[in-house]
Amino acid sequence: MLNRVILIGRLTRDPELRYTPSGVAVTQFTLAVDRNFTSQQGQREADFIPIVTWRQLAETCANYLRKGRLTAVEGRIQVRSYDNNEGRRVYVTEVVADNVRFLESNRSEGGGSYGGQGDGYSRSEGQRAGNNDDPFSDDGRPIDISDDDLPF
Amino acid sequence: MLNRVILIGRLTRDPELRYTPSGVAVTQFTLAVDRNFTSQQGQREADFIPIVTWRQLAETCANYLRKGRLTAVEGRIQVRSYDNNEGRRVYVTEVVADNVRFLESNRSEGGGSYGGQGDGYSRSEGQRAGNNDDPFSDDGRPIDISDDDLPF
Amino acid sequence: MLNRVILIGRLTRDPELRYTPSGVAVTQFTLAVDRNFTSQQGQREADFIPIVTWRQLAETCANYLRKGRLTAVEGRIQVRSYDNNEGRRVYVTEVVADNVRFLESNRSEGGGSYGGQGDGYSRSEGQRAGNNDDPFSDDGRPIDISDDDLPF
Amino acid sequence: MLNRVILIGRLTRDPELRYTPSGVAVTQFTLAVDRNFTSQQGQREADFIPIVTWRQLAETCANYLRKGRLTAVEGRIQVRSYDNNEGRRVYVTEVVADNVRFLESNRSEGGGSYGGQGDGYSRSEGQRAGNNDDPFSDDGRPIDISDDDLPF
DNA sequence: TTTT
DNA sequence: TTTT
Repeated sequence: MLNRVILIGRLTRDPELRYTPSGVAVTQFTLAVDRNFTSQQGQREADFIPIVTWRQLAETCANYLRKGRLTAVEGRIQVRSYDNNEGRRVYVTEVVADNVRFLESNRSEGGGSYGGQGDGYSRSEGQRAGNNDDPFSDDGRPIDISDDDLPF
Repeated sequence: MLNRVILIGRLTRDPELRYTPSGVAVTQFTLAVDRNFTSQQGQREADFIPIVTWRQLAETCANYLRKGRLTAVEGRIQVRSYDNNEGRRVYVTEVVADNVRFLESNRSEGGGSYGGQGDGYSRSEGQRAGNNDDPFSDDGRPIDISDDDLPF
Repeated sequence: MLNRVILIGRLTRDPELRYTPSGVAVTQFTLAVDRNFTSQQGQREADFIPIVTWRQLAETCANYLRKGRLTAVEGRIQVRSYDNNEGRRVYVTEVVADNVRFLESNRSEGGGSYGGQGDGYSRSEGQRAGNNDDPFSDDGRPIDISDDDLPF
Repeated sequence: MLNRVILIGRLTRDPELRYTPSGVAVTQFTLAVDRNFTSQQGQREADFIPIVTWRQLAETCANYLRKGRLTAVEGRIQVRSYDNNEGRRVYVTEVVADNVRFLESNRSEGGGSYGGQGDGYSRSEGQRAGNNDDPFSDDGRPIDISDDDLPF
C-alpha cells in the first residue's frame, strides 16, 4: 500500500556497480546510519542498511558516491528471500532507492546533489513506467534470469 | 533537495476536478489530519491541509474520493505566491500529491487503494518525465497561461 | 543521522505480546505491504516487514491489532545481528515503531487510531527519554540480559 | 492521524530565537528546498518553507544553524489561522520540527548533527509529554497568551 | 566485514 | 524578502 523510507548516513565502502545478464545497471552499497542515542556503555552505534539502485540512478551513484560520503536516500523496503546452497531459505532486506542526494561532493563544494529527476532522467521507478521493452519485472528483479544471476 | 510529506486524514468535502486551459486535469481537496493531542480545553483539533493532484491521478481521485473518506497522501510541499487583486502578495502552501491511497472504499470493502503506479500509469511526477509535449512546466503550473487561469 | 519509515499494510497474524526478563512489554507482528505493481505473471506481491513495538505502545498494539487489520506504522529501520546456535552470524532487519495507527477498528467503526501520544503516553521513544530507571538501553534492547533473552 | 514531513535544504537567513511571555524558547527560520526540476526557462527553483522549533531544540538551532547551511528537518505540517489587524483571516502554514540535523557544521568538520534526542534531551514533542507545568498547550501554542503574543 |  |  504505502512503503516509504528516508535515510541519511555515510557509505561504508565505495559503491559496487554491476550489470544483470540482460545489461541493466545495478549499484549496491551500505549506508551507516548513526542512531540518535548511545548505548549504556557510551559507544556510538549505527544501523548498517543495504541500499540498491537501478538503471540510470545506479550509474550516477557509482560515478559520484564514495566511501564515507554523507548521503540521503529515499526509497522503499524490500524483503526478498531465496534458498541458499545449503537448501536453507535466506531473507534479505534492503532499501530500493528511487532518489539519492549527495550531501557532500568530491571537493567539499558543499551540498552537491542528484535526484534521478529533472535532468532528463526521472526517478528510477517513474522511469520504468514508460519503458516497455524492459528486461525487468516491476519489482526491480530480472525476469529472464534466475535469482542466482542477481548481481548481489 | 529532498521534500517529502506523508499524511493520513479525511476529506473535508468532495474533491474538485477542473481542467487547465490546455486541458490538463487538476483535482484539489482538503485533508483534515487529526493532531495526536487535544488542546487544553480538550477539544479535538486537526490541521486542514490543501492537496493538489494532476493528470491521471487527478481523475482517479475525482472518481473515487468522497467527503469523509480516510485517505493517505504522499507528496511534496509546494509554496506558491501570486499578487491578488488588491496588489498584495499572497502565499499559498499546498501538498502536491504523487501517490494517493484510498483507505476506505465506497461499500466499506475495506482498504481499496490506488497509487498512480503499476496499473499503466506511473506516479504523476514520473509520468510527466517522459511526456515532452507537456503543456505544463515541471512545477505543475501551466506555462502557457497566467496565474489567473490556474484552476484553484 | 536520520532514519524514518512509514508503512501501510495488513497484519499477517495476531500480534505477539511478550515480556523481557525485566518486565518490559514487547509486541512483534508482521505487516504485509502490497507493492504498487504486479509481477510479469500478474500475481499480487507484497513485502512482509517485521515490526517491533515497546512498552505502552506494545500493550496497545497487542490489545487492539488483529490479523488482517489495515494499519499504518511509523518508525525506524533497525539491523541487529546475533550468532545462532550453529555459530553463524544472523542479521535481522525490522522496523522499530514509535507510532501506530489503527486504520480499521473492530466493528468497522472506521478509522479508529492510536498514536502513543497525546493520551498520557508519549511516543515510545520520547517516553524512554525521561525514564531513568529504565531496564533498557536506548536502542530498545535490554541491558541486563543477554541476547538469548530477547523475546524474539 | 499521521502527519510527517522530511526536508533537506538551506537556511535563507540566520535563525531567529525568541521567547514567549511565559519564557518558552521558539526559533523560526526558512528552509530553501530546491526543486528537482528546472522550469521551462531553465531557472533554478525552490520552495521556501517556514520552520518552527520549540524549547531545547529551538535553542540548539539558534546556536548552531546559520544562513546557507545545509540542514535536514523532520516534523509535521501545521496550519494556523488568525485575524489580522484589518479583520481578515490569515492562514499560516509551517513545519513544526521535532528533529533537525546539521549537515554542514561551522568549520566543515563534516556532517555534525543534532537530533534533540539521545543526548539528555528527547525530541521536542516527546519532551513535552512528561512536562506538566507546561505553559503551552500541546499544539505548541501558548495557552495563557493571545495570538498577538506569539513570537512570530 | 562496516561510515564520520 | 529568500539558500548553494
